Amino acid sequence: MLILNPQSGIPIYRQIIDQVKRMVASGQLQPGSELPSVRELAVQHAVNPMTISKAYALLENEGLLIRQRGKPMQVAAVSIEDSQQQKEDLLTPAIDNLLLVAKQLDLDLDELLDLIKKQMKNKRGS
Amino acid sequence: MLILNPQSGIPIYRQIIDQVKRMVASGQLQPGSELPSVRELAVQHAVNPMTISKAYALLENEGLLIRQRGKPMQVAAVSIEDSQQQKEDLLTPAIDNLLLVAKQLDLDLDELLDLIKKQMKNKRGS
Amino acid sequence: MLILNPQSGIPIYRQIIDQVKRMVASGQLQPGSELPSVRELAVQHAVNPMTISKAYALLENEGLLIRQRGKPMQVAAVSIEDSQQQKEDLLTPAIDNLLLVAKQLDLDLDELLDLIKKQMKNKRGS
Amino acid sequence: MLILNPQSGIPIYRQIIDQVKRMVASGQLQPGSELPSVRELAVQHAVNPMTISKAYALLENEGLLIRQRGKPMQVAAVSIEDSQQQKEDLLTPAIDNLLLVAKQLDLDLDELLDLIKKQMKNKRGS
DNA sequence: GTGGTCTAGACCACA
DNA sequence: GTGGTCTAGACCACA
Repeated sequence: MLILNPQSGIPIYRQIIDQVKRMVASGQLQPGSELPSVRELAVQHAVNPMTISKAYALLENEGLLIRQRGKPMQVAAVSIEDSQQQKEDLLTPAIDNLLLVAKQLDLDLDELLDLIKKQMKNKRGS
Repeated sequence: MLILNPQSGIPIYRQIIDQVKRMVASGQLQPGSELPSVRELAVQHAVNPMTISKAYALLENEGLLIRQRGKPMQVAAVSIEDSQQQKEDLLTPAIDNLLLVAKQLDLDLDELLDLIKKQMKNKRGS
Repeated sequence: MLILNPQSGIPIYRQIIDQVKRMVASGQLQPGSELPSVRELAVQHAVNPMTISKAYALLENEGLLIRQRGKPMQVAAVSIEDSQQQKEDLLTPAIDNLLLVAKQLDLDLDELLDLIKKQMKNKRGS
Repeated sequence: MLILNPQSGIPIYRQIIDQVKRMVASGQLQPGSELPSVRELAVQHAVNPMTISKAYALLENEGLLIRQRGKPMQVAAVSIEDSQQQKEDLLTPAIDNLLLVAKQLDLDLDELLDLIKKQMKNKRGS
């Protein structure tokens, strides 16, 4: 469900938060649906439970998740609506980053698009 | 010359390293050309000189930059050649990241391409 | 474990790097074994933690040490093998230096060997 | 006359000072004999004249050299006598360093002596 | 507890 | 002017 990269330099708890937000925005995580337990995720990703717990706590703090004693974390009912605008806002930073990298590599935009398409095909295959 | 984002979670010295590598790979920084001084960059980006210095030291360690006492840092003569392959290798992680984000947002690839193109146009205008 | 001399003119972090390399080459530091913590070494040698940290970072960069968040530094599994050649390579600069000094002092080689042996005995006693 | 290594980490002016001291101690530089001019040495070793000048100034300060307007630097008449003790004192640090390195490489003293002798032969040949 | 990043700032070596 | 080394110390991520 989550894809964590400990080498990326981005704190693991940040990676978790970002990914949960995206899945809620996209409707892959529906309001009311339950999240994996801290322990389960911790084992799955070979990460300290406290790291998962911290991410959950911060998401709860933002109102995206709800914690009820003894129950799994749930996606909040009042969560972010699945609007197109929402998605774009969450996507924009990644595009910006890509365009910056491309610019610094002095890549043509057409060239860039070709490379993106090429990589898309590779992924689809795998 | 460099675009640094202290909020991104990625260490500043890492951002510097990545960007210098890209500019060398693209030929925007030619072998033998001099880099801005540690102090200059530090003032320009409101960052501590040692942070810049650390990035420079690591780039020297990797053989990409050459240091001569009392002189500005130089791009190494034996630096990475400006091959297409090189560029692709440096671009791939950014594309991967974008595709991951798009997937987690459950975005259609065509949709994604449209958003990228849209954002490209905005940038060009600005 | 380490012998640091702040007066020698050689940067402290360099001294640390050199000595760790030697101990790995000689098998005194086995792959997988843990190194003293940054803070421990810093206190022990009355040196700033960042100086130790810098040495560790460079050794990690060279692949000799492995860092895992929250855990002590470890000697890399793929570390330098304990070959005789290795040792000689690490010893050569020190011998070269000694021979240069001896030559500039216009010392006979036999005289030099005598002095070395004399000093060896002193050390053994102490 | 001098052998300078800019990569060694030891300040160049220090290397100059050490070597002049040795040559005076060994009698290779006799009291009253003249030293090469700052400019000459600077060109010869591709080093900034100020670096040479600084070394000379410090040696003058210690009473080892004498500066007279318009004349080359001279070895002081009152300079260090060419005693055996003198030489040993100047040699000791280099031996100490070698023994430390050998110890950290876990080398047998006999092994060490063999390696020193081996390297002596190489040098003699070259 | 572990190491990492960063700042502020002193002082050094060298051109 | 250039970069380098080091200290003192704050705060972060993670086990």
